[in-house]
Amino acid sequence: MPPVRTVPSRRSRRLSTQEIDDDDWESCGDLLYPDSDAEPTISEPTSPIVLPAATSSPHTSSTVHSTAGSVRTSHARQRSRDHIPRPPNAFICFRSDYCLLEKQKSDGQRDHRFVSKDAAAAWHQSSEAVKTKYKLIAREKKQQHAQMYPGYTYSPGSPRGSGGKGKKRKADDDWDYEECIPRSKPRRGSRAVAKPLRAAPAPKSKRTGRSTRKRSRVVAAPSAPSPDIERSETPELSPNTSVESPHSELGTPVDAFHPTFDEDDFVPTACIPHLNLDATNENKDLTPGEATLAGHEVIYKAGTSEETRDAFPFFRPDGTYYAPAYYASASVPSPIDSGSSASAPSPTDSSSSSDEDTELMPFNYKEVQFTNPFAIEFEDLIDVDRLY
DNA sequence: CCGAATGAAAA
DNA sequence: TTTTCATTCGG
Repeated sequence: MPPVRTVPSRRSRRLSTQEIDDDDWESCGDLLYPDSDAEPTISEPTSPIVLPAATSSPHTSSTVHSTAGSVRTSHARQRSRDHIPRPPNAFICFRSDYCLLEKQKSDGQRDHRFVSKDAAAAWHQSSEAVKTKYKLIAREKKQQHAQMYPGYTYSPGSPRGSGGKGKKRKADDDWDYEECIPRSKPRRGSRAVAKPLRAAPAPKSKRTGRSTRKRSRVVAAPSAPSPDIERSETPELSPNTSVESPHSELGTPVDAFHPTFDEDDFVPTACIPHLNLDATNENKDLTPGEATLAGHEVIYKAGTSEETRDAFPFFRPDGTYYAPAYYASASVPSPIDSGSSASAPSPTDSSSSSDEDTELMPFNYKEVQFTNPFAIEFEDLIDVDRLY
């Protein structure tokens, strides 16, 4: 593999699927998500895309990428051949999962502008646990990216060609706290404001200077090691070949929120679960940065499935990291730090002969509960007697 | 190519 | 503070 380097390019036409060679695809590794499949329609049983093991979302898996036959759709933004994409942030990861799951459940193709809106609503409604999960996933992606492209520096193109007239980004304060749903938040200038999505194509014109935009590129990575090395060290997920939903019960966006409400629905306040804000978190001081569950203890409802439990990362009081199955198999390094060797062995080693909570209950966690509010009956949620 | 979202990173 | 771009795919 040649020294990693990207070149600004003109995007005069889009690549057809055949124009992407395998090397191209390989170079992206699992940092690009396969744009579904070549066929314009529905997902397929015969897709070459390897879905992650049942217990993992695509983002927790270290090897979710296409096999040789995979192609990206023509909808992929055209970039220069060696363009290195940015690592996805937490929301993008979340959205991808959301998208994937949604596609799974409904064959109808959705306008992704709506998908984005729904995903954002789900994101805002998500528990801190879920958000934390995706933050960790994003962090892992970022680390992989750094290893794969040492020396990479994000260098966004100049604002809209040249002249000032860049897109203004609205302050992110337009939030409907009453209803807990995001208002339309035009972030890229007035053009996007309240434009009816189905409306006739607005006069497009303008933006002819767009093609001259600069692309991100790597700033000189003279001795970039072959990414393949690193990737080969990443263990495949265990041969759990069951082909169910790649998503855990709670760790996924769709399960948490999508099925419950329609597109334009908002979540009634009454349906928002009560968080136990009084719960103490003994580990609080030991979970630096974002790698915390936001000060909330995560407690399981009795009978919570193993999958759900595994969706969370935990920290021991001594600061060691308890990697749930997902993260362990995805070889996610301890978010706590890198120096300390001690990533504690996963308690899941106990082979879980029983499904008792106590078997897998992470260490000193009191029994509190934070479950996917929409996955169970609301009455079940407030089983106070059981909790305290 | 645009847009719809949020967030990281750079200018 | 403001801008791009990461993902996704119908329009």
